[in-house]
Amino acid sequence: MTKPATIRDVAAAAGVSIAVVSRVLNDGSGPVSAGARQRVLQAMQDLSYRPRVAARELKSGPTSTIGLLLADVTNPFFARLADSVVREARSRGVQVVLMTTQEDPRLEEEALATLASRRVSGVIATPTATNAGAWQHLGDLQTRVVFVDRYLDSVPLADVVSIDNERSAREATEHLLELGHRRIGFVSGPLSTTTGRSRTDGHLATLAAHGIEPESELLRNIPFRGDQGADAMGSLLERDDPPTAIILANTAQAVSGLRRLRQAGVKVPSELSVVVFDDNPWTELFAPALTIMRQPTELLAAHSVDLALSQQPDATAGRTLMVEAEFVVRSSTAAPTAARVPSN
Amino acid sequence: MTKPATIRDVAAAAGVSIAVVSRVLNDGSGPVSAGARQRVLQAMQDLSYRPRVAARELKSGPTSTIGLLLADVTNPFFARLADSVVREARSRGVQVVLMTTQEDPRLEEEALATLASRRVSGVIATPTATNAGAWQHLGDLQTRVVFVDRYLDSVPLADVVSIDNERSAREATEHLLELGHRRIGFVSGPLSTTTGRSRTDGHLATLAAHGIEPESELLRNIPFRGDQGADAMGSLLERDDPPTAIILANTAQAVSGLRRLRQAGVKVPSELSVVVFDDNPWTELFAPALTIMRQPTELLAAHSVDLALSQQPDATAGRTLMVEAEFVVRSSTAAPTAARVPSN
DNA sequence: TTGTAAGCGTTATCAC
DNA sequence: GTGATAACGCTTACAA
Repeated sequence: MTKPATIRDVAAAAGVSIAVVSRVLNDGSGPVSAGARQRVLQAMQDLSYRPRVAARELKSGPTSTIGLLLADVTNPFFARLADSVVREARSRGVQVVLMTTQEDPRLEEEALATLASRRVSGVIATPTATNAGAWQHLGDLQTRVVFVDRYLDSVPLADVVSIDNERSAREATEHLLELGHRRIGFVSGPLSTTTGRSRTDGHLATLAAHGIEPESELLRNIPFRGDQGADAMGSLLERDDPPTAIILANTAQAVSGLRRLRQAGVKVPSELSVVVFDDNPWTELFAPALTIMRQPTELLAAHSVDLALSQQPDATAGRTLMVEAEFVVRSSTAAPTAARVPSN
Repeated sequence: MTKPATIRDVAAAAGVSIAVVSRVLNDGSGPVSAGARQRVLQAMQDLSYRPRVAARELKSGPTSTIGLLLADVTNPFFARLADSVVREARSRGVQVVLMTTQEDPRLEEEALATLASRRVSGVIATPTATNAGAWQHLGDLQTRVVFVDRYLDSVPLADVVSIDNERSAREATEHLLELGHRRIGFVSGPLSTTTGRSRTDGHLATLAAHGIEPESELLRNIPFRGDQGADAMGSLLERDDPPTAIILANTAQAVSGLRRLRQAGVKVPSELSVVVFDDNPWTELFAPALTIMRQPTELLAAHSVDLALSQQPDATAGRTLMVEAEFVVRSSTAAPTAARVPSN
């Protein structure tokens, strides 16, 4: 009803100057007598005074806010990441502005402009496009840029936090090879993303190392969002020589892919082994429980927040932090059955 | 590298006064000659100038920012809500500050204080506790408070957007009664939440209306977060007289509850019918596909943002908006089999 | 220990 | 059309 109290109102009520109030506000910033402090505190109570962030920010430059620019909160992996980032940030008294891009370069560019005008101290992002100019501008504004999960080679000033995707793909592929699989379907994200590329590289390298001729027809690069997992799965199954195992990049791809599998009546793992690059609570619920690659979300978040908040004098080159993913073997992978072994 | 350009730098570069720059910035706010506008625009480009939100906010009071205070982003329902809210807000040029409370009253109180100091124009929240004072203070600051999904009776100034939980529970219960079930387990959220209460009320009222004596031992009020669904499920199954059907409030409860079901080797729906209050992509993947109550997230979000942004002169009493939930019958519900029909 | 006063980057109100 | 100039609420030298 009444308009918000300002620092002046508090000062008046406490019978001191605004400088004193400011000092008790920013605790260590100067001497205040016990009595004055008491009266100020009391006045703040009475007037239910709350300092305005905007005013504070105006003076003291960069704020204790970080931007979190995610491709898709609906993706459980990103949701968990968001949860962890928000928690981690909160524990350091930092706020998080969440924005989503839906994998749309235009939205991303817009979001970056807004973040720039906010003068956030750092941005944690899963980049979608090479908005090189925008990222650069952010850097010029002294905003730390941290890429998490994926990154852009064209933006060297950014820090990177991620799992070793190439190695993870290798691990998954090796697991299947050891079980005896020779034709492995690989559904990755777009090759325009580092995740898509690294995993594909790791996969192909592993095949090569085991003397297996990679068949490019077994590779599917589809968007992370959406239902294309079903089509990818379908086209893979319809081959004369269908794969005996498959690796899926994503929860969304897994859900739509598995749905197609079910429609086709394909049995897992007897007819097809399945590995998914993403863990979820329900993943165990699926029959059979899925073999998955688990990313340490908490850790990714902690490091990202760390970097986003860190001052870095020489901001021309970013740092790279790799954390370990955990491969969890459950029941969706097994040796290929004779029935599906190639006839050649 | 160089420090961010201010409005003054732009003015200098364009050879005009800051007033002119300000006018081209806020398009309609005054006359500017075409020539001047051109030069200013050019200068802004060259200096890659970005107006500072903080300064703007300082002047013009409430900002175009809303707070989104969720209990748990990890809950897919809330994640979808967040996604929709962010999208909806973006389409109106409004930013979203996301905060999570983890159902912890203390965290919630903290978050509310921060939001107050931010002078956000509105807050959309799934309240956890009766931080009545904090909510009131927010209202005093002219911040619209919108409760979504759940609400607090003790905060009358807030708007409410939600499904009709009582009716939804009724619908679910009636479905099961029609199939012939008589002993229905009901796992709800805490009775301290309106969702928990309304659904329980709806359920019990429906039983009563059908002349069925409600057994309070079939009711379980457990937290929305965490794994207590498993215990609830377990204790229900261990009864001499176990229910033939069960209603679960939540994805988290469903996941842990269903896991327990699987461990116990209970067959769905032949031995137990299951209804879940929440839809998810994987819900169809579960064998058998789950019968669910689907909340219209998009709509909830759209209305919430609407209200959060709306000016309301008489802010003493909030508005209430109910949207319709959709009950989707799939394969996890069926008539109870003779084998489990009570022997009495 | 306290108070005064000069900004911080914008917007908006005036005179010109 | 344009340009001074006074706010906005706060922090921070610097003086007292």
